[in-house]
Amino acid sequence: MMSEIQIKTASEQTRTRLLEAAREVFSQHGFQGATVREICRRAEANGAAVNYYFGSKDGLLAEALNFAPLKAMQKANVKADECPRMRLRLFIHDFMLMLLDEKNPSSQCQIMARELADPTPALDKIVREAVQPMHEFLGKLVREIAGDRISEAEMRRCVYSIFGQCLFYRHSQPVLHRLHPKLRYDHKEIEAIAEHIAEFFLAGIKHLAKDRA
Amino acid sequence: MMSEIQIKTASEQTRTRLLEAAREVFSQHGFQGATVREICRRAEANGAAVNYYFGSKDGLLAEALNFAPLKAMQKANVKADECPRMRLRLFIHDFMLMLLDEKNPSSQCQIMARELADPTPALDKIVREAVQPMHEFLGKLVREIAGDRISEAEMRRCVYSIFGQCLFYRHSQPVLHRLHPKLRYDHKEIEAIAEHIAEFFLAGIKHLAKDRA
DNA sequence: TTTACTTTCAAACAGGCGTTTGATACGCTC
DNA sequence: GAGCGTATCAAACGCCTGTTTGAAAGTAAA
Repeated sequence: MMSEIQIKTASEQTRTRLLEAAREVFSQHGFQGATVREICRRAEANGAAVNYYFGSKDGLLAEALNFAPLKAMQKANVKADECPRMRLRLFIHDFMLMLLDEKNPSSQCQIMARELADPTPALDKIVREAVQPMHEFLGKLVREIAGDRISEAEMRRCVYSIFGQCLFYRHSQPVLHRLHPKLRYDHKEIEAIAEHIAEFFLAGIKHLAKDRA
Repeated sequence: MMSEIQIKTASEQTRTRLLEAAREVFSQHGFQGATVREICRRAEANGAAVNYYFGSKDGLLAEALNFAPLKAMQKANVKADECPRMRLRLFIHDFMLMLLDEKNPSSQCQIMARELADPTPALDKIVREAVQPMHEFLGKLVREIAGDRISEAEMRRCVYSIFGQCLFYRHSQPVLHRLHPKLRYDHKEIEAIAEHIAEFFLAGIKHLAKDRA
């Protein structure tokens, strides 16, 4: 072997640069809005590189997606071994960081959030491997908090309430920026948002469970 | 005059057909996803008709937008002369109907909801004439319920919580349909959703105001 | 150096897009 | 019916898109 294991060949470097550029551009402009030429330009690669390495723009998106950070988050949440309420707070906090923190390397989540709204060839994979498990995860957490005093449909709506509030801050960013141009999503602001959502939700579910008791 | 006031000329009919088709296609595919050719096909008009009547695709969107139903909703809400909590329920209910009910003629709201996520030449107008007033409207309502026990930032987040939960059902429709293919948004389901959001929210704001009292 | 293979490149391709054009048909006034 | 402004039409334009092509450059083993 010419190179040690950890040293990448020139080819592997190009591949990696393409994936990184793709994640940037996809999360900024969405799948449709992103162009192969822009991705190649940022990766300093030739315009044909995407098709050479990934077969197509669709293939590039499929490989650019990475569900590991989401799964790691869920794993860490279970491991935390806190009470269900505390774990819910933790989940919302970590999720908001993934969605809003620009310094966060897992922009994967931002790509996915973008694709939720309008279907992409990769949406089926996203739903199967990321959304569905996450809904089930949150569903269990809600059950642990509310017990069996709420119906299945109500539990689903509880999960939707959480995701809805969280995703709003990402989906509506263009609007929110027009309404409050000076507002920045630094860590302090993100934590305040996460706390608001968690507090709100816990109060709501308490109320709901009380009614049905 | 050849025609009575309420009888439209052939030209006006074409214009109207174009606007109706545009609202359909825009709300289904978004502004970017919609094509002028498809709109003309549905309106049974020539491909050049859009530019003839509206100058451009942008111009067509601008004229297709109609904020009247939203304003009428707010007006009716004030007129209802109910207690703030009841008015909030009413608002959420009406808003969800606009967002989800396919039979509802005001698909305008669905177009706007689509555009919130990724900027369009018309987004500035939408924010100025529809989103901003609605946020202010809801902000006042939240204040009436919570009093001055919550900060300005908290009030904003309360408004976001409502919009987030409502818009989720529209923005995430492609995903939700994959998770629960059999679920249909009939009037009964929409009312259940609206009630859930309202109950949840009122419990949350009660909790928040209590903390700060 | 020769050989075979991989990677890069500029250029072109095919298709869809919004838009423009110039001719044709229509509706109205005189 | 002549004349004129409006409305419709098929066709084409120019641009951008993802993708393909075939040659050139690079790489590594024999």
